[in-house]
Amino acid sequence: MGEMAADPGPPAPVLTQRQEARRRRILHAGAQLAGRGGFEAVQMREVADAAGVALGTLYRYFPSKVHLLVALMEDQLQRLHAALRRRPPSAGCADRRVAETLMRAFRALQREPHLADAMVRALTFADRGVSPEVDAVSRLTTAIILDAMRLEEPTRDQLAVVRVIEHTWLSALITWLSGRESIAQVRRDIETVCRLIDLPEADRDGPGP
Amino acid sequence: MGEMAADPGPPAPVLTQRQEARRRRILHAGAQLAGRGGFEAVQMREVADAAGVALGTLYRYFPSKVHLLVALMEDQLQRLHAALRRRPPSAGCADRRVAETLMRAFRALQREPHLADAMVRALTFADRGVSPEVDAVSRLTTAIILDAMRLEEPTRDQLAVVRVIEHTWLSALITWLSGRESIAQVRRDIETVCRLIDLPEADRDGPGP
DNA sequence: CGCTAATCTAGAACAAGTTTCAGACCCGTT
DNA sequence: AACGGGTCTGAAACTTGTTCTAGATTAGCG
Repeated sequence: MGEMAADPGPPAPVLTQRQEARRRRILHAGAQLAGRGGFEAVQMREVADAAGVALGTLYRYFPSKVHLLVALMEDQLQRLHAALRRRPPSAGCADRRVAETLMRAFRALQREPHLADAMVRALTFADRGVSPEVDAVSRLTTAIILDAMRLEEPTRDQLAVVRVIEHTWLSALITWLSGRESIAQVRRDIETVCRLIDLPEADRDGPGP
Repeated sequence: MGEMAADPGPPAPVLTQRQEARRRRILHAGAQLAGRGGFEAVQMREVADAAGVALGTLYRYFPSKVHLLVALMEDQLQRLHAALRRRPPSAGCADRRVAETLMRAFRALQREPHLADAMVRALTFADRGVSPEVDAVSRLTTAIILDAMRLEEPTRDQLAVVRVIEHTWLSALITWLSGRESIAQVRRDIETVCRLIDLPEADRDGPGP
C-alpha cells in the first residue's frame, strides 16, 4: 500500500524553440483571461485567439481547459518556490515558518483573486484524467511546505501532517474564493492546522490495517 | 468581521404535494445517474427524462446541475446525521469519536464512489451563485462534527479546529476520488487532523486583526 | 362552475468545451 | 533540392449545460 507516485510518463517530448514559445504564449493568454473573469472567462476559443494559435493546436498542447489551468498553477507555484528559496521564512519554529509561507502564498493569490479562482477551481474539479498534472502541483506544494519546515527526510508521520496542511490550505482557499470564509478565517485555519507540526507523537491503539 | 452566515432567503416557498413528489423524483433520478458514471453521467436531459419532468421544470427546481448535486449531498448528509443520532460514536475521547464518525461517513461514500464523485466535485466546483446551498452543507457537516465532540457551546478556537477538520475531510475526499490518495491515507489524514482536538491552547503572539 | 395566475410541457435555440478533417506548413533526411 | 512524417491552421460539427417560447395544465378563488 505505497505512495502511488504518478508515473512521470513520456518525459516531456522535447519541444522546439517555436513550440516552447507557443506553449508560453498559451499559458500567458490563459493567465490574462483568468486574471479577469476567473474560471468561466477562460474560454478556449479566446485563449487560442489571444495566443495566436489554432484551436486544435491549443488542444494538442493542453488536452482540456482544466489541464491548461492546472499547468498555470504549476507555473505559478514554481515561481513561488523560487521566490521562497531566495527569501525563506525567518521565524524560529517550524510551525510559524510554515504559516508564514502559506500566508505569503495567500497574499499573492489575493492580488489576483480571479486568477486564483480559475486555478483552484480547475485543480479541485480535475478528474482522474488530469491526475498526473494535479499530482505535480501537489508535489510542488509538499516541497514548499517541507522546505519551510526545513526537513530533508520526513517521517511517515510528518508526511501525514504535511498532507493535512495541504488539505486545509486548498480547502480554505476554496471556501475563501466562494465567499464563505473571510481572509481572517483563512489565516486562522492555517495557523490552527500548523499547530500539528512538532506535536508529540500521539499514541494510537488501533490495530494495523 | 463576523461569521458571514448566509441569509436563509425566502424560507422555502411551500410546495404542494405533487411538487414535493417531483422534487424527490428529480433528486432520485440524479442519485441514480450519479451512482453510475459520477459527475459527467448526470446529464440534465437524462435527469429530466428519468424524473418524468420537462427540462424547463428541472431548471425551475434546481437552477443548475451543481445546485442539483449539492442538494443531493445535503440530502445524504441529513440521512447520515439522523443515523448518527440513532447510533452515536462510542469512543471515550472526543478525537476518536470524530475520527470514527468521519470514517463511518467515508465508508458510506465508498459504497457508491461514483455518487460521491458527483457530489464532492459539485461541492468544490460551486461558484458564488451556489453559496447558500453549499453553506447549508457546510453547516450540516459542522453540526455532525460538533455532535461527535459533544460540544454545545464551542469556543472560537474549537470552531477553528472544526473548520480545519472539515477542510481536511473534504480535500482528502477529493484526493481519494481522483485516485491520488489511498483509503488508508485518507484514514490517516483524518486521524492526524483529529489530534488537534483537545490540544492545549497554543499561545500565539500575533496582534489582533 | 368559471376565471386567472402560476406552473408545466415540448421543443427549439444558444453557448462553450471538445472533436474532426482537409489542406498548408515545417523539419530532418536523403 | 525533393521527400515524408509529423505539426499547424481554419472551419465545421458534435455534445451537453442553459435559456427561451408558445401553448397546455393546474391550483386557488370568487
